[in-house]
Amino acid sequence: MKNINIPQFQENLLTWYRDNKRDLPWREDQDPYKIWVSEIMLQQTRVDTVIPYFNRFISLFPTPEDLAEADEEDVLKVWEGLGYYSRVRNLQQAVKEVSQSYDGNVPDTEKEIRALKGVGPYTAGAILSIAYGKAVPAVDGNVMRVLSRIFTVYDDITKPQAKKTFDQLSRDMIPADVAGDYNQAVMELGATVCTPKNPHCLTCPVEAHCHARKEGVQSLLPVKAKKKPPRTEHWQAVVIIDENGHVFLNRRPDTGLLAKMWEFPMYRAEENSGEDALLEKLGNQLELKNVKRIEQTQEVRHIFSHIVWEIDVYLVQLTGALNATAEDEQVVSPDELNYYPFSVSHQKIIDGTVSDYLLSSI
DNA sequence: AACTCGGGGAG
DNA sequence: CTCCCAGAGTT
Repeated sequence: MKNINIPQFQENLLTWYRDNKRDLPWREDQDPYKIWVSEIMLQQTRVDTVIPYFNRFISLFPTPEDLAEADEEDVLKVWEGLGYYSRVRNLQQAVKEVSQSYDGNVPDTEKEIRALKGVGPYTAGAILSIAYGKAVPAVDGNVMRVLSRIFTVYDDITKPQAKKTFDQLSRDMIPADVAGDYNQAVMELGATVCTPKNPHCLTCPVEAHCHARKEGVQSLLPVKAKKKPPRTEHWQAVVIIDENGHVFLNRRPDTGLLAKMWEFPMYRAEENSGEDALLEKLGNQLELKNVKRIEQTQEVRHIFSHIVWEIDVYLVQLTGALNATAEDEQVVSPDELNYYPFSVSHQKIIDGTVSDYLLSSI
């Protein structure tokens, strides 16, 4: 580790932060619950994306008790479109724990807060420093990028081992009295000045301390291994509508991708499988009902971080009435779809097939 | 240590 | 297109 003037670095950074920090809704007070919610939402998610979700979430669930008492389905609906849905299911599990074991007060010790579901090393550090002023690191992608440049650390930041390096480095840099502002200042610098590409070194408040800048290698840092490309999966989705104009929904399993989200029935597509193969798979879903019409209405392409879904969407009209036969099934009118949480991929089906072929024809 | 888990905005 | 974001849980 190269040497810098740490007190001077802290002062330059904190002065810049206090003059330039963004006006964000979770900075209006130091409510540990609100800080917590914001940090969960901000995991792998940009500030601009989070802001409207945060405002709506806090207005609906202002306290840990409000969130603890809410229906999981309603909570998922508020999170709809934000992604990584286990974050909010873990958050609700954790606030139940806070309500029961801590009388609704977010704990302020490393051990207790790390024991809460969904609170990892970063989020624990963020809450403890921002809400409680404790001098603990909160190492996220911004912090690793900034510190890798300040100290020209060439460790691959995708490796777990590198996290320990930056955690220790960060620990050595935190001022004891203003840890929350300091941690936020490093992140704010990373988000607005020390950006991944084309960092704005000319306006950087700590340029004088930056070894990467001195050596002209800021664009080479941080070192980060490329991740492997996502695999492609082919699916057939079907919007089944019965003689009452009701459509059939499935709820996904409790674990795995998009857990507990609702969707139109999906079937893995084989090579060149079309309507005939789909009707065969639909057999036990439809039982004795007759298919009056089947028509392909849409092709949806949806990209996850590790999977690409290519979905052929079909509209199937039945003679006879559909009925839900299990808890993970529902038969609803199209306007009732608003009450169920859907992933973005199936929102595309609602916005396409349902609104174009069902709502417009009424 | 490697993999899973969403979605969108910037370049 | 590619990258990557105020990461955590599971295996």
